[in-house]
Amino acid sequence: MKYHHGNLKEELITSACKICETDGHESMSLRSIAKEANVSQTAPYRHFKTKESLLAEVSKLGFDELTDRLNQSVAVNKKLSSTDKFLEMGLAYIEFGVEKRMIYDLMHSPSIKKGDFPALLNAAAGAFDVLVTIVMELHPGIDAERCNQICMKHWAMMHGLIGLLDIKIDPKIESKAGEAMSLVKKDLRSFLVESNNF
Amino acid sequence: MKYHHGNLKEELITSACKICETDGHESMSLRSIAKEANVSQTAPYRHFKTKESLLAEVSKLGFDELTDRLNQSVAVNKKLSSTDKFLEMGLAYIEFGVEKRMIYDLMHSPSIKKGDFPALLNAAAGAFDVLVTIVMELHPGIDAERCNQICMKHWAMMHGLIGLLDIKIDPKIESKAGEAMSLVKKDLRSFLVESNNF
DNA sequence: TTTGAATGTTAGCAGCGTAAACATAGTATA
DNA sequence: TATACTATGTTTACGCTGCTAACATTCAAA
Repeated sequence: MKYHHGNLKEELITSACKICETDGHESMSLRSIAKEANVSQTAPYRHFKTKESLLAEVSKLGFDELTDRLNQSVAVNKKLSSTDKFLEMGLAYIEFGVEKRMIYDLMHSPSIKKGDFPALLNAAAGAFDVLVTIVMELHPGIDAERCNQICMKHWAMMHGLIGLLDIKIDPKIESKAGEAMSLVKKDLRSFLVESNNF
Repeated sequence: MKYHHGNLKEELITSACKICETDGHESMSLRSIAKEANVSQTAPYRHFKTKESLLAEVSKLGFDELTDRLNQSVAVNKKLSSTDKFLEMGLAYIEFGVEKRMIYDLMHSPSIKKGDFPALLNAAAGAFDVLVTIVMELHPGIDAERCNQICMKHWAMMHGLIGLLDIKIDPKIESKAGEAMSLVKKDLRSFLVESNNF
């Protein structure tokens, strides 16, 4: 075993991603990340100023992947109509959020102050810009303000939906909330269609 | 100073609320809560099985207050039209989320598993039911499925909006996201009106 | 070859959640 | 009223955490 690892920074991020996806970001400790990468507990401090800055890199990777997925969802089938592209993008967003729920939570965790990490902020803004692009295609000649408004509305809905989708409401509890959840989950596509005034 | 406090359980919850509102739920330690209530570090264990169960009570209080605010927003002015009531409720929801952001984050933190706390689950469902009531008033005779769908759509949008509202995007970063944020913040009411197809 | 920077380890701090053992106060029963 | 039980507090201690300081090793430049 070499003393100098050679590629520790990347490996630490990889290890962190793995732990996050498995156990969630609340149970990511610097020590467990270091252990996963087979280095001492304090080795990460040669590459990251704080734990938060390591998590910020994981978060950034999450936004990068999200951006990729959004781009791919509209690029895969060039023959799709604008509205169908928009729909596919919505599904891709939710798919990412549900599939990579633990990463998604990290990406939106208040424990990472995005303002302190410009690269992260940039990555997050990049994902939003994909949405802007498709909305502008959907409404040709739309003015910027109205476009932003529409984007915010849809982004908020997607984001909120993911946040709500995994709240398990005990069926024994008498409430409409549980029914509404399972209804949406049962057919996400038609929910999106009917919620977006196509 | 009496040895038996007499009302420690409630006081611990109060202290926890105070700390949460001030410093956020990530920096709430059982020890700091105990200190705030002037008792030993382990005194809380006579009233709460775990730290999480204490936080769950704080979270529940949050949902109770949210429910109250939503109910009040539509009850204050009986002469309001259904659509205006709906709008007021939306504003009340976001107001709560922004005003009590730290509590709101706790209420939706994945570190509290709602399924383990029926009272909390109940309180959360109660808030949703207020929305159901007003949507049914807004669309008389609407069938249950469609009603649930509409509720989910609006709830998700409100929830998502709150989640996005405090992301500070550096103006230096070239992105539509920052503009969109400040646009929404500038006039939340008109954003809601235009986003809800009145 | 030597020197210094980069990158690793070890040891140790204070703070954390939690459990066990112990102390005290209040309550029910004899 | 005396006694026993229960509720509710404190003290101590364990292993985990993020982080710092001091030390070790390797690599690269002079």
